[in-house]
Amino acid sequence: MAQYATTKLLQSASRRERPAKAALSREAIIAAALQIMRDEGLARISMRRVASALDTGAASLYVYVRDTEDLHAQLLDALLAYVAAPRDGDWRHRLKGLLRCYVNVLFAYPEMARMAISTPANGPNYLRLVDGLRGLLREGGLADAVAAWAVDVLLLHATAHAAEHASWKETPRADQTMAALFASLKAADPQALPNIARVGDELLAGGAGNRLDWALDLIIAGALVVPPPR
Amino acid sequence: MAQYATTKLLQSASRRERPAKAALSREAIIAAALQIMRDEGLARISMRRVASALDTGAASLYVYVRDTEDLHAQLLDALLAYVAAPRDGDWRHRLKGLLRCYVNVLFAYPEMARMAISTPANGPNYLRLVDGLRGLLREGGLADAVAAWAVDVLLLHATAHAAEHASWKETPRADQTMAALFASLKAADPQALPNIARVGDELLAGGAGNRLDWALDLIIAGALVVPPPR
DNA sequence: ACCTGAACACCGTTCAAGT
DNA sequence: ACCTGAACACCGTTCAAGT
Repeated sequence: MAQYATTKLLQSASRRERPAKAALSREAIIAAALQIMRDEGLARISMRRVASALDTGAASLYVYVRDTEDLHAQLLDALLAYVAAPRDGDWRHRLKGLLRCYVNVLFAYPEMARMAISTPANGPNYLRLVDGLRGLLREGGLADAVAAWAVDVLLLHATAHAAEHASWKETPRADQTMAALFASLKAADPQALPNIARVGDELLAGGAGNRLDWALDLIIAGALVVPPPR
Repeated sequence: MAQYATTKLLQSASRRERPAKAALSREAIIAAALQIMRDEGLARISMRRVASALDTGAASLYVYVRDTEDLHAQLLDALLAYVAAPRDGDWRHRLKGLLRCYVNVLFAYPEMARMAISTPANGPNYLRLVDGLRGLLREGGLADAVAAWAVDVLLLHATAHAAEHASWKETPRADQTMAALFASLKAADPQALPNIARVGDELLAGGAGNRLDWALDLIIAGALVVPPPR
């Protein structure tokens, strides 16, 4: 009996790469999808692709996943498990650290950010993140209601920032696209586009990190000052 | 004026007829794509669908359009032709009016906003919009470089706001999803998520318009106060 | 309840061949 | 140069049938 169990254990260990036929489950599906995302990108995560990684047909997944959007949302929440705030420093430092960590996670899986904007998340890890952010803003002296609104703005900006820069990085033609934008700005007609022609390519100056930092400071400073409507 | 832009957009839509067999051209392709977007949604704008509306095969489009992403980008710029600032009022009023008009246009074609974040636009109408925004911020006393950065933050937020709320509105299951989020917030464990449990559903209070307005005020106020890095 | 194969109605992109 | 049909390699989702 024990012998058998050990053998089984060793077998399953050596089979670790890809179990010949694991039981289907929500967890197994998400694990397989994450693996595919790492190896081939979000674009390749399809019902069919995930199913084939699990040695089954796409139809079998519908017991655990409502549709493709649901699959993506569950994936996002799995990723958010790795988001955490720094332990030291004042509330502002920890707030920005938490947000930067969130952005970094999205950056690690670039195409995820795009989806995060339009698919309102409500998984446990997302709720934990929201709670953390609200708590830090409260520490900073904001009223609960204002903090709740400000967290929305901060998260929206962080997500959008990640979506924007992630795809600049990942898309095969990104260089060409950026070059085209660069050229458009340089070639701006001073008559028609005076404010672009005057500044030129200043738009593109400064690293992405600096700009995120500045934008977060903007929003935090604004939230401390601008009264909420009504 | 945002109202006006949207109305005009929809009017010019319904007037457009479908020629039995028009010559293929960039313009014809975009016109056909806009028509499909109005009738069936962005998700239905595929090379194949657009081609079939023009009585040809998908392969024929590749003379005028590099790929699907390029098609979408050209579409977005066509939409931005209808974005304009109010003529009266101080710079802040006109700035917010321009941004709200931009958001309304994206709202009229909800799925467009999502794409706008990750596909850096550089069409003529987009450049006009950027130039206008920079000019208004300059009028408000911002240095050119800061204005350029602030415009990026404002546009990114406006686009993300549109993408977020547009899909809440359009997705068939949006009600269920929102209800689920609502339930999650209400059911938050005060031990694990104190800051959510305390505030409850305050997150969802306030109309989308008010929140956009507040967020824009936040960013503008911040840009006037927070010094740019370096 | 869970799983499956097959079917339906779609995709983007490439390419040789035509005009 | 422009246009085309056909081909290749994919999609999401449903459903009757099995276990």
